[in-house]
Amino acid sequence: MSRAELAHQQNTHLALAELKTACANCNLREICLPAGLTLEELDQIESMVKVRRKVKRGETLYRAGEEFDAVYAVRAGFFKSRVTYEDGRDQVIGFSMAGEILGLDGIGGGKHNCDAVALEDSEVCSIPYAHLEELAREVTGLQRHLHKVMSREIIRESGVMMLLGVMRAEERIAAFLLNLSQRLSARGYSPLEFHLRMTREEIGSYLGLKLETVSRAFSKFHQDGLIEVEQKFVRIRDVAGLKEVYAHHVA
Amino acid sequence: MSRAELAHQQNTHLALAELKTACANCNLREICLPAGLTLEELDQIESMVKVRRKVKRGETLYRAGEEFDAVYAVRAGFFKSRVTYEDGRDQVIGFSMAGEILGLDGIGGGKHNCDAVALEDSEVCSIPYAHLEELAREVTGLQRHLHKVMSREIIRESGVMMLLGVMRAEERIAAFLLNLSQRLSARGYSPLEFHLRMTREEIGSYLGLKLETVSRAFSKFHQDGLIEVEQKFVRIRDVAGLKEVYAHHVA
DNA sequence: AATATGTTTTGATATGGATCAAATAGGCGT
DNA sequence: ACGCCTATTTGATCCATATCAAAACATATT
Repeated sequence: MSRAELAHQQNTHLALAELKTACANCNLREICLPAGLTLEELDQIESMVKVRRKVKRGETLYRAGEEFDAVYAVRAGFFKSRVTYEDGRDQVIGFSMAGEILGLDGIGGGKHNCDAVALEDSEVCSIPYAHLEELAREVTGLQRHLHKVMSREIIRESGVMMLLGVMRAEERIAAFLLNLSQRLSARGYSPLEFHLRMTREEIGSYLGLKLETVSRAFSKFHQDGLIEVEQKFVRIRDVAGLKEVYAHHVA
Repeated sequence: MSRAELAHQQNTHLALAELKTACANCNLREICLPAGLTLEELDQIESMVKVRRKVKRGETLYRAGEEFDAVYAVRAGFFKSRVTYEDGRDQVIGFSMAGEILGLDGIGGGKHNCDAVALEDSEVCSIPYAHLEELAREVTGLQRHLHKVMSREIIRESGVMMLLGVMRAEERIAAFLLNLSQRLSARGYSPLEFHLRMTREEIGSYLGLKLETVSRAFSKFHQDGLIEVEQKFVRIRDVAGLKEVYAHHVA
């Protein structure tokens, strides 16, 4: 077999393998797709999600102002969503991990409304909105799922408004860590030990705090025996204690 | 004609008149409904929106935790949406006026996620979610409109996150006033003179500030010739100046 | 009209987190 | 392995907004 033939066969092999890891076999299925789909429906959905895209660390999946034509399911990796204000100030408005949907905010105006930046080498499934719309009309479960995903994003954001509007710095940071922990746990990762993919500054931006404040809170939590931190690595030592930081608020 | 007969005729008359002010004739149509519907589609939508509900000032349209089965179009009046946190702290997460949709956050979990409280005697059109889902499958324009409305709510909230996360008190309040002004204008009201339906405390809660801070900012803006305020009445005297308060931020 | 209740304004003071600054530690490209 | 660049930590100080307080005002109730 010639070198070229070999390469070709390997590519075919790879393409097949990749097809195999489409929606039907994707380990994110329960997170990303609605439950109770028939095989046929799953086929239809898979046919819609044919484009994968790799995004390297630091690169953007899309930018604010760009034309919106697809939403993205994060297949692997980690993203931040960032809004930049006219005067240059910006804010991180969310972090997205595997199984989560990015780009829903583009539906309203036909343009993306924020930048989605990969915080590590990542891969997404691209879901053309026109197809999604069409398929949602045929597959009731998908329609409802889409509505749920959007609605939950609305709820998530109102939770962040709560963080920003009423909580103190340490409360915000405790809530942030517990939220990360819970989402990692739902994906089968350890809820107690994980690597932060974002800098202190990005955490601060998300929580409406300065990086120094984030750093100090981490140090404080460490002193109090709630967590261990070493750079990006975090180990939660006392979940209940961390919850008390914000739940046990003296009114 | 007997008194009873007269009353009956008047009631019939009223009922007819009210029917006439259904979606087809509603002056909020362009805001509330998608453009380009056929008469038939409009009919279908009207048949879905048969229930009107009056909500008196101070009463709730729904409460967090209640079962979700409908979204609401505000027909007249003014609402605040309020989230209450476990420990009793709460936050206003939005204000809704005529033509705007309330309750979208309930779709995700089948329960309402916040309280919707009328700030003046109000009236809403109740839109059962099951019907809406169904009809959205048949009427493409409605489907897209629903997605748009949800997406815009996501964008709105990320705008509030920006307010809360990066802006200073006076910037938040200037942005708040200009936002109100713009929405009133879109509804045919004066963008320069209006009555606030909410207290300083509610404004503060929404903006993550204390009521005293809101009051002081109003006084400051008055001193600077940007607005006139007398209790709930506001007149904007210098739109450009108000914009500068937050746009002309020294970075 | 009088009273009670809630809202707004304004002043005085306190404080949580920002800002400024500097040292240390990691990560990355060469 | 070296040096550069970025991220993090920690300390000192400052300031925007919260908090506390009280008076003025508005609205609802009797």
